[in-house]
Amino acid sequence: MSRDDLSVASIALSVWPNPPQVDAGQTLSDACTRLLDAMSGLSTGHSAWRDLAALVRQVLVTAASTYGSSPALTVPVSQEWPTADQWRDLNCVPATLADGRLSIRAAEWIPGGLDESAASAVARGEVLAAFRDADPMFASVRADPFWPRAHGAEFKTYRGESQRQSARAAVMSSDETLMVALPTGRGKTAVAWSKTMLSSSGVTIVVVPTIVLALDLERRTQELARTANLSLSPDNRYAYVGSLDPASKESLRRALRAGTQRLLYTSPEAFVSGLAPAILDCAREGRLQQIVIDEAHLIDQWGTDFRPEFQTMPGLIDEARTVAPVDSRPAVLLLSATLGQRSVDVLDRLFATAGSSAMVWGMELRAEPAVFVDRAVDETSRQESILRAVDGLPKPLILYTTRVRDAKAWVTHLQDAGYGRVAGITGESTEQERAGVVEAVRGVRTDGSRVPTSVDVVVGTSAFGLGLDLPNVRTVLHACVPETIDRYYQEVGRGGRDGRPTVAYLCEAPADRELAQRLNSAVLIGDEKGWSRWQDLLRQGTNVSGLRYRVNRSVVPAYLPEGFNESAQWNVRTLTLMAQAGAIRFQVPRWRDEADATDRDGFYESVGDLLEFELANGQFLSRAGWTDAMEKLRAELRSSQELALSAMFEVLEGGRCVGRVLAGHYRVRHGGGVLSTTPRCRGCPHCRLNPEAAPGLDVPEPSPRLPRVGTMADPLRPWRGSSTWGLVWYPDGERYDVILTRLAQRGLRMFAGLDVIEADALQRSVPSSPVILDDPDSAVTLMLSHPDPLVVVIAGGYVPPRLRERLDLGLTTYVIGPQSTMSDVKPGWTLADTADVSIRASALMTEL
DNA sequence: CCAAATCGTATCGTT
Repeated sequence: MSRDDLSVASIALSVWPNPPQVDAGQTLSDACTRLLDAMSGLSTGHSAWRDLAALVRQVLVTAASTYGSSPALTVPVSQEWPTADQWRDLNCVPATLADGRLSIRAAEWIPGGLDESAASAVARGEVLAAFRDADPMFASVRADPFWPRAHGAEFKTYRGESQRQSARAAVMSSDETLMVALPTGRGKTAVAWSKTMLSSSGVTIVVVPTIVLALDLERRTQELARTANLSLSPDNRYAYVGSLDPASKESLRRALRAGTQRLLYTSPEAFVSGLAPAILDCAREGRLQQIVIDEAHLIDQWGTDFRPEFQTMPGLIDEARTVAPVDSRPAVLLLSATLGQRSVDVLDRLFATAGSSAMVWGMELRAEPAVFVDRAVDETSRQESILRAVDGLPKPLILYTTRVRDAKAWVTHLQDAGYGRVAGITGESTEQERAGVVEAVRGVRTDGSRVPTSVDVVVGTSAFGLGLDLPNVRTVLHACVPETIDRYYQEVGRGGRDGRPTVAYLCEAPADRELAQRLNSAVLIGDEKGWSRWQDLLRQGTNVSGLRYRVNRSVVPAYLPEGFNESAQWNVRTLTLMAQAGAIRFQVPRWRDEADATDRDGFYESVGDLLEFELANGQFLSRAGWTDAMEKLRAELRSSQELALSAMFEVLEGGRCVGRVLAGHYRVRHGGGVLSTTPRCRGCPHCRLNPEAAPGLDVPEPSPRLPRVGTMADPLRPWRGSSTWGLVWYPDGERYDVILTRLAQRGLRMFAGLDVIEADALQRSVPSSPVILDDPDSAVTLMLSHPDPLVVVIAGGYVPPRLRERLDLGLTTYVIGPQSTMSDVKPGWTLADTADVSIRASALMTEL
């Protein structure tokens, strides 16, 4: 990669305040673009001296890091520009030239300061790497034939093994719940879209946690529909959000019922309320193909206390499954990049149809961050350390705090220090402010057009995160201690979406751990109040039938004044806790003419206030049974929260590699087995001191197994009889593509032994059923693991490796080969002679 | 005194 940074920057600096001429052919690093934007922002007051000093240094260090040179830049001397002392303050070495201008060289700086130790030398390299201007190489895996069929010819590869297995499982699953742990940047949106793209009918509803995400996905889907010339929505609208006008909502609901709305993005709240009747109608007609829940870890993390609708969704999903025709029940896909033990348990408990859900575990730790941890003796010295880090580390940079007021204070503090290209985002920020900040950091509008960047540093609370599309964040700072390691890892992971190295620096101050502790101890309803709410709900509700109850969420307990708005929240929270405890299972209120005096329309008008559930057993009707179950759940919740906090403290102490701490935290028991996460670390305090024990980055990619999902057709079962495999033979020299097409038409999906051209031709012959092409040489070959029917072609003398092992394992297999194929176990005999069952292809064709 | 976000409908004040 060759960049024109230094020559362009040098000219721009010499002609300033006039704008430089930049040729269209010149390529610039992000740092250099920011510097040019900051220079033109000087006159308008959008940038200040410290922005310039930090960016000039970033351009210099980037050049040094990328090309190994030690360049200098000559900068103007004027009121707006830094003085020689200020340059020195920002880790630069100024030299006065004959004409009075300054020549600037960059000095090195790392968090915690440089010394002569080996650890310091390692840290230098890690920090320098975050400045480097070079694109990383992603491991890629050959795509299955259905992948380019679904997404376009350019989709020739998967982004790694985890995407391969996720994509396969998602298209194969039918009426069950499938959990997918897929790391950020592995294309989970494409995984969610596959079913829609392969078929010509059927609705997919995607539940996302924020409006911004819904709108962003809507924009991407409109783009997709336009470029691929697809009809996915009658009105070209895809986001069902509260702010929409009633007419548009009505029109989306109508399209959903008619099945012409192929994709729809919405929130959990709209899913279970405004959209619920339309969703059920859609399912009843057999048109609801798939329900996707994105960021599924939030079902646990947000659903438990402040957005209970995340946890009432299973009720509607159950109902949709029940009313749908048996052969067209919706598949449920739960997606997340960070699933811990508690999230997996909660998802299983609430969403699994039987026991535990199918899982594709592609959990992989981020390779980008080098972690630094620091402890300040007081607030003042922390301010100093964080300011140094903002000065010395590459931009764009995010500075996280826990409290809203600290975030605001930091914006002011940085502005006072001489930064202009700073913005703050907290929960109080409006949608427009958030979108504006993302645009100002990226320099790209939502429509894709280019604007000058005007922000390098964003100060935020955890509100600055979900769904923001910033690929090139280079540094993440924490001036706080997050209350769980999950939050810390999520926030660190906001950096390096482009796959390039980043620096994560946390500096704690004395009061931080106490604050983390307070936030960590979740507010759960106590025995006394919980029991009395439960009693009020039951008393004022109705027993619909058997153990099934219908209650009104806005029931107000006797001890509160009427109209207390949070009351409904507490009622729902009490019920979600009970659902997690296994005490109840949510259902969708159903209109029954025999039970309701109200008319159907009237019923659905008030349905938003009603909650219906089935009591798991009668013991929860007694105070003792109720208290026991809730106490157990509270203890479970508390202990998982405490684990997440103590893992955070472990990171602060530096006694163990951060990658190992994270790998331990994301090691999960599920379905009778253990899903592990491989430790990975680009750098952390412990590894710098103990390099011999560092896990490093050179670890194999995770190799998730394709779970058994969907009801795989087995059209040849009657012909095979009791044996698990059979041979389909054809006379030597004859074509076998016809029999493959027929098998695919009859529902077989997994094939091995074909070359890519044959496999693509097969896919073209069955456009809407997915064709999966096994790679018998890979570690995750279906040969040795997958029990569902696999079609293996042996032709032209090529026998895929491990075929015999598969047959010996007794896994269902159809071997297709020429008549003269010799047996691999009985010398002198043909395979047809030794097979338990064999049939001539042309004979089979007439039977199928 | 400590973070995070959504929806839908009712209510109130003014012309």
